[in-house]
Amino acid sequence: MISGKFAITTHILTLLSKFPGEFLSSEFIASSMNLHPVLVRKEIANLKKKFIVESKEGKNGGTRLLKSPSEISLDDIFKLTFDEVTLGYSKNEPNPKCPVGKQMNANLEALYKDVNSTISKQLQAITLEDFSNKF
Amino acid sequence: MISGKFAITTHILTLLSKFPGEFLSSEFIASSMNLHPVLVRKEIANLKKKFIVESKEGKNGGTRLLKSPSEISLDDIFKLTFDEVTLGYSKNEPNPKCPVGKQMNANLEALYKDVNSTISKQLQAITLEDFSNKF
DNA sequence: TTAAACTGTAACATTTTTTATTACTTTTAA
DNA sequence: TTAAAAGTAATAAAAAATGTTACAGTTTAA
Repeated sequence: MISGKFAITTHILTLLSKFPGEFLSSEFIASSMNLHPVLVRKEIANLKKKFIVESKEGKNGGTRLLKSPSEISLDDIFKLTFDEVTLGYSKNEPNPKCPVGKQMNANLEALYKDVNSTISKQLQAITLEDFSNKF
Repeated sequence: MISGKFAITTHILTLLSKFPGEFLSSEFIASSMNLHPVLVRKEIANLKKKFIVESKEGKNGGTRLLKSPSEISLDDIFKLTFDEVTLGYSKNEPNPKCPVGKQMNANLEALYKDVNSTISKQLQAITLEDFSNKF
């Protein structure tokens, strides 16, 4: 899964930051984005691995933030949910006999690596606090 | 189609820039990237609309550049083949009754717009000539 | 003047990726 | 001890991307 994860995770974290300290259920979160609660839990599982949120099982359970929204950057979310931004690769292995073909992927990779560092720098400057203040 | 287009188009243009003035067939180009010639022709159709290449039908036909590789930037190719880079949207319409949900897409769009201008600036600085000199 | 080598393109098929659902186990509060 | 929650694996469905076929049109050159 690539598409969707960043948006879903950002949505989850924005909601959590709007209810500081409270445990929100996956059902409640899912209803805000009109999504199946299981998908929300999958993204939450990812956030838990990185100690960004904690969950409580059982009745009145749910999930809440472990860090302050000012300490989480959009780049953190990006790195958590995206391998990298690419402008794509041609799906098949290029022809190794062609001097252009055999180097194309390496050259595209280098380009995309640069693009990703730029995006990271830009996203580092935006905190979850900044983002959720827009709501 | 989103993924693949940028890579395929860049591959096509790199090959064309390596054979200045020559008409290359879609079959030849396709074999460099191990792709079906019809897919190559589809991308070439896109390049023709923007007067970046011209094609000649019939025997000994093919495609060649209409502009110098120094006059084509990777941003031109990006704009030609990509709507925009996004980090994704949650697939369903968010809940309009939720203050966070109802504004999420607008806020993500604004963020992605900024990200795209940054990428464009970066790609503007790289010409097709620069890129194909790496091969 | 016709055969061969091309492009152009629409329609369709296949494959891959993403998203959604089901089903079931475990945990906790009241 | 029941209801409300999380956790998760397996599967299903939908969407997107990629590939193929088929055939019409064009050009060159023997």
